[in-house]
Amino acid sequence: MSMRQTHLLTKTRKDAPADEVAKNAALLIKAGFIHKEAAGIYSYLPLGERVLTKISNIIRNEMNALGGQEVFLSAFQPAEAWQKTNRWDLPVWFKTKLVSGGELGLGWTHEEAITAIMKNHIASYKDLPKAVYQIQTKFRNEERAKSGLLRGREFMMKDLYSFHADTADLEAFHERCRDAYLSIFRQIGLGEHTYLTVASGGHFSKYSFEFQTLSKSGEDTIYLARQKKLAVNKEILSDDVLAEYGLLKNELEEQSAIEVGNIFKLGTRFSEPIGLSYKDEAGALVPVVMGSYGIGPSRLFGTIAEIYSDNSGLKWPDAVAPFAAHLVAVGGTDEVREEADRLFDALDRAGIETLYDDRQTAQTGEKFADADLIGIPFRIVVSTKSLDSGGAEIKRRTETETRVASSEETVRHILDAYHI
RNA sequence: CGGGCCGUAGUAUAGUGGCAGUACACAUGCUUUGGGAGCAUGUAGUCUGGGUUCGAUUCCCAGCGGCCCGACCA
Repeated sequence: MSMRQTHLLTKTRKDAPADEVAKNAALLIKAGFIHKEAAGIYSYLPLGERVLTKISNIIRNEMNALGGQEVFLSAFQPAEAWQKTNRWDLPVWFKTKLVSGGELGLGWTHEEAITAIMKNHIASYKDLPKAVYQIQTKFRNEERAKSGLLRGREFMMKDLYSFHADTADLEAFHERCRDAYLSIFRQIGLGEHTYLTVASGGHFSKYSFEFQTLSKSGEDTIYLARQKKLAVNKEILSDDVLAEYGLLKNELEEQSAIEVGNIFKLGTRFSEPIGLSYKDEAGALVPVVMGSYGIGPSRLFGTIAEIYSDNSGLKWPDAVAPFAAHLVAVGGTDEVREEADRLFDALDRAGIETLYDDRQTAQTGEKFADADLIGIPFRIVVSTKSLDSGGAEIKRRTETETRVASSEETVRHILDAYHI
C-alpha cells in the first residue's frame, strides 16, 4: 500500500540516539523504523512493521512450500511439559505468578508446547510426517542484551517443528529445510553473505547446522571454507570435525558472523519425556522423531540494516524494502505538485508501493537526506528542473547517477526491476 | 553475573552549591525550495528516594534505568 509522507506516523531524526552504539538500532531509530522501549526491547513502527512483514512472508512462503502448517501457540507456558524435559528451571525464563496461584513462563522456544499438543493429533504411523510452524514473539531473559536488534530480550522468531516416524525421514526433511533456509536468505538479500555452518548440537545431537551471515558486528566466530560454502563454528572446531566434513585447515578463513538461523535434529529428546509416540504397522509403540528449525525475522531485520547501509542511511534490498519507490516532490509550484500527484497515482495503480514525500514545508536537502536515510530502493524526483528535462529523475539508492524518464517510463522501469 | 562509564526539554548536548543555557524538533507569522534554509515570537527539562547544607540539578548513599568489556547464549 502506498502512502503520503505527510500521513506517515513517524519522522526522521537528525541526531542519532545517544544510547545506541549498534549501527542497526541507531539507524533504524533515526529513520523511524523502530522505537526502543528498554534494553533489548523494541517496538516496530509502520516502516519497521512493513519490513518485518515482508521478511516474515518470504519465510512463510518457504515454510508452506515445505508442507509446514502455520499455527500460533500461546506465549504463556505452564510448567508441566517443561518439567518433564528439565527445562523449567533455566534462567532464560521470564516467569510470572498468577493471582489465583500457580506460575507461568513466557515462551522462549516452543518444543515442549508443540510436542504436548501433538499428543492429541499423532497416534499412528499414518499421522506422520507432520510439520508445523509459527511466527511469534519470544521472550528470553538475557543477562545482557546488546547489539540492537541482534540480541534482544523480546524478539520475533519463526520456529518450525517436524515430526517423523524414523530418522531417515527426519534426515530427508532436514535437508529440504536446509535448502529452504538458503533460499530464504537469498530472497531477502543476504544470500551471498550467509553460509551454512556446522555448530554444536547442544543437548540434542552431536552437531547442528547454523546459518551465519558474515558481519563485523557478529557475535560468533566461524571458520569459513568459502569455495565449499561451508563453515565451522569456532565452538566446535577440531580436527575431527574438519575430517568429518572434508575441510582442510589451510582453506579456512576466520570471520565474525551473525547467526541468523539454525536447524536441529532433535530425535526423541522431547517426544520421549513428554510421551509423544505412535503405533507402527506392527502395532508397536514408537517415540516420534523430531526436528526443530529456527529463524529470527527481527534479527534478520537488524542484520540487513547492519549490512546494507552507509553513512547516509539504510539501503534496503528490493524484496524487504518498506516501499519500492520514494517519490519526492521538490519545490512548491503547482505544476510540480500536480505532476507528482499524477505520478503517485500512476505508480500506485501499477502496484508499486510508493512513499510520496508530498511535504510542502520541508526543504529539498531535508527531503533528499530523508530519502537516503530511509533507504527505499528507488528515488523518483519531480521538480521544475526534471519537468524541463522531460519528466522525473529516477535513481537507485545504491547509485549516484540519476536518469530522466517520462512518467510511463518511470513506472515501467520500476516494474521491470521488481519483475512485476 | 563480575568490571567500567553514564542519567539535564521529544532529540542531541553545555553548565553551576544560589533565577538551568544552546542546537534540532514542535507552535504562530512572514520569507524560502536541487542536499538537513532565514528572521521574529512562543511551548518545553535536571531519573527516583534518602542524607549533608541556610540552600542540592551539582556533593554523599541507595534504588531504578542506559551503554560498553568480560562471562553466558539449549
